[in-house]
Amino acid sequence: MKTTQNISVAVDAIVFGYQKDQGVSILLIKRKYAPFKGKWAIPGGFVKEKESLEFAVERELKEETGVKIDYLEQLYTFGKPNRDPRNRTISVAYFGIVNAGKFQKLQANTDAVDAEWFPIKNLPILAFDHRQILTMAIERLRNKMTYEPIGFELLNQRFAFSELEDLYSTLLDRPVDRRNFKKKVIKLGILEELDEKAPRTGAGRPGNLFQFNKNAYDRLKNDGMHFEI
Amino acid sequence: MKTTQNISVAVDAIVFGYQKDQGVSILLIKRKYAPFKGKWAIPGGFVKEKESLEFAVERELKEETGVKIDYLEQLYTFGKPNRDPRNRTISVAYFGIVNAGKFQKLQANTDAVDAEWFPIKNLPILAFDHRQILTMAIERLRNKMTYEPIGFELLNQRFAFSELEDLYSTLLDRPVDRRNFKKKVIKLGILEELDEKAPRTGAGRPGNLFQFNKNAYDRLKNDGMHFEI
DNA sequence: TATATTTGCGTCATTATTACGCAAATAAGA
DNA sequence: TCTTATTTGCGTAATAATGACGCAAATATA
Repeated sequence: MKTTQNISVAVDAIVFGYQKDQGVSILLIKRKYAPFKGKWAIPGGFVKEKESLEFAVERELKEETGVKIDYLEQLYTFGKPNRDPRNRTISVAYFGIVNAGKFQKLQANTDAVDAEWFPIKNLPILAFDHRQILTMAIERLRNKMTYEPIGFELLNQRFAFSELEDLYSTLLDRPVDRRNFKKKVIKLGILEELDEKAPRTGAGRPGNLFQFNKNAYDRLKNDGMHFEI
Repeated sequence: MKTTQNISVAVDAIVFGYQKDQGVSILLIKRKYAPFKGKWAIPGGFVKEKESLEFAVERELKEETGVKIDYLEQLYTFGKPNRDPRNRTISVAYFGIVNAGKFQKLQANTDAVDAEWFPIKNLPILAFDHRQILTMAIERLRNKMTYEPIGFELLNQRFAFSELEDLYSTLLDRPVDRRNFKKKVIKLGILEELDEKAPRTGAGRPGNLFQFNKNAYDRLKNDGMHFEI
């Protein structure tokens, strides 16, 4: 018993990236058309009738920014009656990550005059209710990285331990004791220590590269292991 | 730039209730119309153009079951292209709780021939992809009650400590040491012990009633306290 | 009055957490 | 070359949290 609706369905994607110098950044596009023409916005667009929500997200990201995502999960659905001045639109927001190796070159197309990475410490004014969406996404990232190993998605596949430490301390915004942090993470048993030194950046004793071992994590998780940082 | 869509937007509500003898139950309705006529389903329906998603949930619950909810939060949005055989429908699922005192009398109206509470240990076959939604909701309840005080929403405002213990041990499906559990919960500092004995049920030493102190919880949480059970 | 049941309060061993100390390996400057 | 600043690696010790369990007190029921 369908009543005649006139509600549009969109998807939006908050995509996180990380680099040691910039910190955590978010991918935004500059809107080409009204409303909010010229304002920065989260990439996204309307869902086509035959495609899944996830497919729509990846398609829009490709079209608007050329970026291919490494991790994707649903964030929240925003549906207030007046969030889009044109007509009623509900937007299913997704949460994505690209790893540091693919902090890719951006290419703008269809809906965007421009696409750019913005450090979360220095965000522009955003179109629609996108600021609210973004705030929720950052909150999700902060929380989730403490109880699931998604922090690794932000780094290169192989990383120096100090990068992991830096990621956690800056994002959680609290000092982390280097020695205790390492003991804790190593004891989880989900990292592999490689036989290769990390590329040097200035002074200091050289350290090995590490990589996340997803198989080990899945196995341990299955045995009731509890990831927490 | 809206492309012409033909997608319907619905909301569904997984509503949990609890009673010591039944365990945790979920509110379902028997469908009155095709598709899945006569099958059990999660209450819900199409969103009206001018109402918020939350309003739609409460309206549908009222219409279909007469139940008024004590706790409500968004669960997940289900949007696979063929989840509704009629036409493309995306459904924003919500997660609700009614407390034990209001394990209310049910009244069926509009869309439902009948509405009933089903213990989660004994669920019927469900319409659409509702089984999947329900599974996710139960998972959410299980997880969330370990790191946020939503378990109390399932009990009466004033409860015996053994009820809380029973709720956690049955829902988490693991034995809970009564003495350690109590020590842990009391130490959180979010319960008020009343000067009144709990109503007797059979033998055993009588114990006081307790109630959740939301103000204390908010205060402590603000000071960085970490709820975990 | 005896027995089963439930609550209340405790102890003790084990494990996790936190705060540090300090030496080794490097780059850069004197 | 020698010194200094920087970063890594490996540790110890005090404190806090967890988990396993003992046992008495207060009740209903047989």
